[in-house]
Amino acid sequence: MSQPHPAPIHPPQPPSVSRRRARKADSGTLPASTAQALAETFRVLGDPTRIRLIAAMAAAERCVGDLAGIVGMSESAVSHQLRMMRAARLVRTRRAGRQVFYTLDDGHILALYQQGLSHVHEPIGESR
Amino acid sequence: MSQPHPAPIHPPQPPSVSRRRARKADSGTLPASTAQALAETFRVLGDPTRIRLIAAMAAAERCVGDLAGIVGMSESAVSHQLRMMRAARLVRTRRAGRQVFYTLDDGHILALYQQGLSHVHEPIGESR
DNA sequence: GTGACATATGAACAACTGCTCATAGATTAG
DNA sequence: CTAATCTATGAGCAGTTGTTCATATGTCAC
Repeated sequence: MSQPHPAPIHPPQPPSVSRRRARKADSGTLPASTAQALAETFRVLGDPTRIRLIAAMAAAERCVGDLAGIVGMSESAVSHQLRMMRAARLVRTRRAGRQVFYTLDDGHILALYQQGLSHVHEPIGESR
Repeated sequence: MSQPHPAPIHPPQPPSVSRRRARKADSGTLPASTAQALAETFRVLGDPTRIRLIAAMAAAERCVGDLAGIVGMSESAVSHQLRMMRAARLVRTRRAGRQVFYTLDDGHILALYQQGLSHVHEPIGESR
C-alpha cells in the first residue's frame, strides 16, 4: 500500500524509496510458474482463428481439412495453430486412417470458452 | 468433412477442389464479431504480467503503486497494462484522492481466472 | 499560486505472432 | 513398389506486443 487506504488522509510522505509489498507471502500473488502457465493458456485462446477452431470443436470432433474449411484458411495455417493448441493442452488428437481428428482436451477448455462467451455477451453496464 | 467420417472407408477421392463446409449455418461457427471479441478478452488475459495483476486484484482492490510493487515493475508499465485491461472491460477504476483503485470488472473475470487455474493445476493425464 | 505525489500517455524499439509457401512425412489403394 | 491424399513442419516476413524513457495530467498540502 503506497498510502493508508482505509482512512482517506493524504499526508505528503517521505520519498518512499523501498516500495513495500501489500503483505508478505500474501494472497494476491501467484507462483511465477503458475502465472506463466495460466497466461500461456489464455494466450493461445487469444486469437480469433483459434477461437473459431475451438468453437468448431466444441460442436464436434473435427479433422484438419474440415477445420480449414470451417474457418476458411489453408490446411497449413490450421495445422500450425492446432500444433500450438495441442502443445498448450487445449486439444487432443486421434488418428483414423489418413485423417487426424481434433477435440477439446477436457471439460475445462469448454468451460473457459463458455465462460468467456458469457462475459462477451454481457451488457456493457455489467452485473456489478 | 473431407471424407466420410463415420465409416472408416478410404477410397481415393476426386481432387476435392471445393472444400465443403461441415454444414451450412451450423453449430461450430461463431459470428466473426463474437470470435473477435472473445479472442480479445483472452488475449488480454494471455500475458504473465497481466495475470499477476488479475491475481492481485482477485484478492483485493489495489492502487497502481501497490500493483507495481506486487508485480515488481514500473508504475508506467503497470499503468499501460491496466489501460489495456480496462479497455477490454476486465477491470474497473475508482478514484480516491490522488490514487486510482482497480478491481476486477465483474464475476465473469474472476470465474475465468479460477477456471483457468483449475485447468493449469490439472494432472497431465487430464480428467478425460 | 508552488511543490510533491500518483497516475497516464506517447514514442521508440527489440521480441514475438500468424500467415504463406515449399517441402516432408504418414497412410492407404492399386 | 508408385500415386494419391491428408497432415505436419521449417523458413521467411509483415504486423503486433510489452517494455522503457520522457513527459503530461490530476490531486492535494501549503
